[in-house]
Amino acid sequence: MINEYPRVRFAPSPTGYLHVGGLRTALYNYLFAKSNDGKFVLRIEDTDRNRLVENAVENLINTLKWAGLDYDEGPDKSGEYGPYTQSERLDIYHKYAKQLIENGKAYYCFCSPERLTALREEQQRLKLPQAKYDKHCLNLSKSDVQAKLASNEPHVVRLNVEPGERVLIDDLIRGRVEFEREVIDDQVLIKADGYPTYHLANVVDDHLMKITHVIRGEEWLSSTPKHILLYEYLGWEIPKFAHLPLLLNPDKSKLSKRQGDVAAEDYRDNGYLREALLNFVALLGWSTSDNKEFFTMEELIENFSIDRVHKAGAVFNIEKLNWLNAEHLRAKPASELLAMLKDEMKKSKYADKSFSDEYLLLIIEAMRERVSFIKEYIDNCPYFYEEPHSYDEAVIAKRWKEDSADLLRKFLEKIKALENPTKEDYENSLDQVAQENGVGKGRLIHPIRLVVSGVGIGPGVFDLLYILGKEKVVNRIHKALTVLDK
RNA sequence: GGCGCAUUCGUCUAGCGGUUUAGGACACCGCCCUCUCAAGGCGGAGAUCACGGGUUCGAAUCCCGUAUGCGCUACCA
Repeated sequence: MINEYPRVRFAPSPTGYLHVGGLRTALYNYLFAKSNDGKFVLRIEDTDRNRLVENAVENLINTLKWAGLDYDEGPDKSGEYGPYTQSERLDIYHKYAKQLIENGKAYYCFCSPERLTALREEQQRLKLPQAKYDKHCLNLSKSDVQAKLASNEPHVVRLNVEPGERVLIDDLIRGRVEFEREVIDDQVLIKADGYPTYHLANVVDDHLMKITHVIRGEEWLSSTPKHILLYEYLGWEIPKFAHLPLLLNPDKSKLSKRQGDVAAEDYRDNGYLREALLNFVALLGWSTSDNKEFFTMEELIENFSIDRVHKAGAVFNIEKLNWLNAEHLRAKPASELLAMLKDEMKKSKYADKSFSDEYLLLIIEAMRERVSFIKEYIDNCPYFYEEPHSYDEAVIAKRWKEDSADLLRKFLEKIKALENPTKEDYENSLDQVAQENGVGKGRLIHPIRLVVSGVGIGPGVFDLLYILGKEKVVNRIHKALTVLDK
């Protein structure tokens, strides 16, 4: 190991949003760092200027912050190994490219894109085992190269893969993976526009930034031999690798936009809690031996271990996410829920109305076990915020009997006499009416719920009445009697 | 096509040669609780451990092959 303490990095390219797969990669890196007293670095891989997206970096950073994946070093933080944005490190990559060229481990290539395409097509037509660059420019004489360079001919720098032993990867998750050197292409290291490719930049930066463990998606496994060669050619120590399984669509293809939300921001905007998303995504490819599934961030840090990461891809199953969201939501203290509800309120159709904290807190306690998302504290119980506009027909059919109106009137009389009725007062009143009329309590309970809420579901009816308060209850019963008592 | 990785209930997974009639979770179904809906409790259905060969007294677990899926195969990351 290069350092006593591990250093890991999350190195996304700024494509505009944070993919949930990226979120999980970031999380695993973060957990690995935190659980090993290591450092977590954020590095922006923006070497493809054709895919630059406005505000992508800012958005990425915001989302990471929202998720709570705080990094020790990064573009907007100080650190010994900066800058942490690759487009600001161009001279560094050129320095090492030059070194590689001098040592014969890389070479200038002046082939046109047309020639490369033709070459590839030719290879395909001949059904050659594998398509590779033909090292055409490696055979250029020194003076030829100098002349072309001097006349500013467009060129790239390629890795010079020489025959040799198999390249071995000892992956922390997959164990040993071997590649024949013959299958490794002379990868472009520096593009014609002077920017490095991922392969060069990633190796140079990981080394210079003293990264000890490269934890990344499985899509990188196939190009890891190129990276290992680069480390060898540069004479650098090779970091440990851990290639994470992919996140999949329900049809097992790689998680993509077409089949649902892939941006972490989408989940945030749809009301998912960071705790739930992180917990869920952590479980996609990792588990503990005791099958524990509900984790706080602290517990994740405490329990995480890279060697308990799976090898196979995992389908992103939204139903389990929903369940975890409900679990995390219920685990929150009322004060926090209150703040969230007030926030949500501002975005709802009740934005203009104002409710006291006391009132909202009562709703929170009553609805706690009945919601999975914060917005459901509004959507699932509109009757706390406004009078019912209608009465559920199915509930009327089932619960509204011939004597309902009459019983309601009697209940109304009883509670009108009450002063600041408590939950128990309502219950006593109802008991009395039921007894006096020789009917079961249900005969009162269901119609009452119906007329004060408009629906047949919700908190206990006495909670409902108490929360709404006598005035609203009386008014709503009155109103309902004019509508339903025909 | 080549190279690589993977393969346990619908899904996420436990399992690391015998304690397994393969365990848990989500979803689903039923029962209990109960004024409704939830939550909670209990139970059910759901996996010939992809398939075929080995190795072994014994394999979901080790080895080999096949199949399937996925990834890479760019001057994208």
